[in-house]
Amino acid sequence: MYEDLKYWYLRDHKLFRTLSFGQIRQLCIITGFKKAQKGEIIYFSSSDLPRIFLLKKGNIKIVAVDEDGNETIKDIIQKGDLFGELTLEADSQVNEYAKVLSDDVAICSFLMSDFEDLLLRNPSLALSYTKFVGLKMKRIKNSYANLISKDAKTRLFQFLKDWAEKEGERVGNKVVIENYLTQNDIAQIICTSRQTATHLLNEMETNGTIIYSRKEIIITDISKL
Amino acid sequence: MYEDLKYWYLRDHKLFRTLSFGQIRQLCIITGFKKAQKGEIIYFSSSDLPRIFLLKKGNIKIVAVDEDGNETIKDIIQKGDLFGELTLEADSQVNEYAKVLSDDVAICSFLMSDFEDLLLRNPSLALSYTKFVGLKMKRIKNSYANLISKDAKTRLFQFLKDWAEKEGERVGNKVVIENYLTQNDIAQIICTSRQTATHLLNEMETNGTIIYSRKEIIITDISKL
DNA sequence: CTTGAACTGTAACATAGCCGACAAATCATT
DNA sequence: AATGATTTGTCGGCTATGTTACAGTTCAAG
Repeated sequence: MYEDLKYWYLRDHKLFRTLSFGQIRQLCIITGFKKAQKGEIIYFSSSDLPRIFLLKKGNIKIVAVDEDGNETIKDIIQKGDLFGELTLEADSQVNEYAKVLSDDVAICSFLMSDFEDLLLRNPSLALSYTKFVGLKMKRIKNSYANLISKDAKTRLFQFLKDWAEKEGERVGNKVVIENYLTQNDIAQIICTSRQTATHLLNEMETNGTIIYSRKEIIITDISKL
Repeated sequence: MYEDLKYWYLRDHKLFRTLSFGQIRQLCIITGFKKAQKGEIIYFSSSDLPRIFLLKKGNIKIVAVDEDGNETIKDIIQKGDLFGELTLEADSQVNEYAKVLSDDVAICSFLMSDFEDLLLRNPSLALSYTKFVGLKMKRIKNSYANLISKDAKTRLFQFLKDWAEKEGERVGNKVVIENYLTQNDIAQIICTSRQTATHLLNEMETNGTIIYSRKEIIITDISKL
């Protein structure tokens, strides 16, 4: 029964939808399954064996630590997203960990080597996966291009717009986003100091562009953003 | 004979080394082959049919133009590199062109759709290709991380170091790089203004760190960089 | 050898946003 | 309800870097 659960968890993902029960089963044999609570830190890079992870529930942030000890938020992972060694190339030098943002999360994982075998046997999956990685690359390129050429304000706007689109609940022109990020998180994501982020958010609040609280963010008129 | 030439051009690339003559021939049927001179501009995105390009000789820069008309250097492509729609997903919105930097270049290209077919028939190639795209992604991530967290000086140092490693000719601790970039190019690559780049380069010259000319850059002691 | 275009050098000025410092507000735990 | 930890708000000063502006150099083409 537990096996079946994992099976469905994987099957859920659009990438794996075309696979047969047997094929997923094969992946699942060494599949890990894990739950965690808010605030918990999950180390996944440089773990025993390189793995690919699938977030089934909740959201987490991927934090990278550089030589000087500075922490940057690399990514926010949502329910349904894959993360880990997506490039299929173990990379010992990067130091990353995941921190749970939502109340609780469910994560399943499988070994990179098993996944590779599967790709070798499934050319069409391999192609989809390549496109998937490519898409991820494009997104990263885009967001970085933003970071570099725009100022903090524009970056915050863009971030809010993206967030609203991905997760917001839209009511007319109003969008309500469940806010599981601190202002510091937001600052790190848009690559600015906490103070600047705070300042900008307050400015938007007095402008009436948003209504901000620790629980939720309401964008009063998304079309004007 | 011309067909054979193209065959070898492709075969040269590490990605294609495992393919049979027939398989490459298949790609080559619609392969384009092109030569161009210094300064020429080659439009490749949003061309008739999406293609993947392979630079066989010389070097080019990929320049992106955003809504406001600002130009950014996205990438410097060297002999042997692939470029174009590497993600296998045509993308009409990006406006990019390539400009020839070296005296002359040779480029060959093939249709994305043909390449996809080949990947479907060659799982191991698909896997290599995925890793290849992944590597590219990692590089991009790295360089962007640099752009964001380091100041202009550090970025210039890093850029020179990378350049030296990729193309420099090393003699003891001295590295000689053939300089096909203008200071403006360098500025764009490390995302700073031309003036700042000029200033920093001159500073390095007076320090004795480098000897700069339009033809070549000599790093007097790479180990100190 | 000339001439115009493309590069490179330099300086003064403006400013976005970082940093340090601290206070106020909110949340979680006993 | 009390206390400590985390998060948010606010304020100047400071610095790196962009901008504007112009002059000097180098290069290629006639």
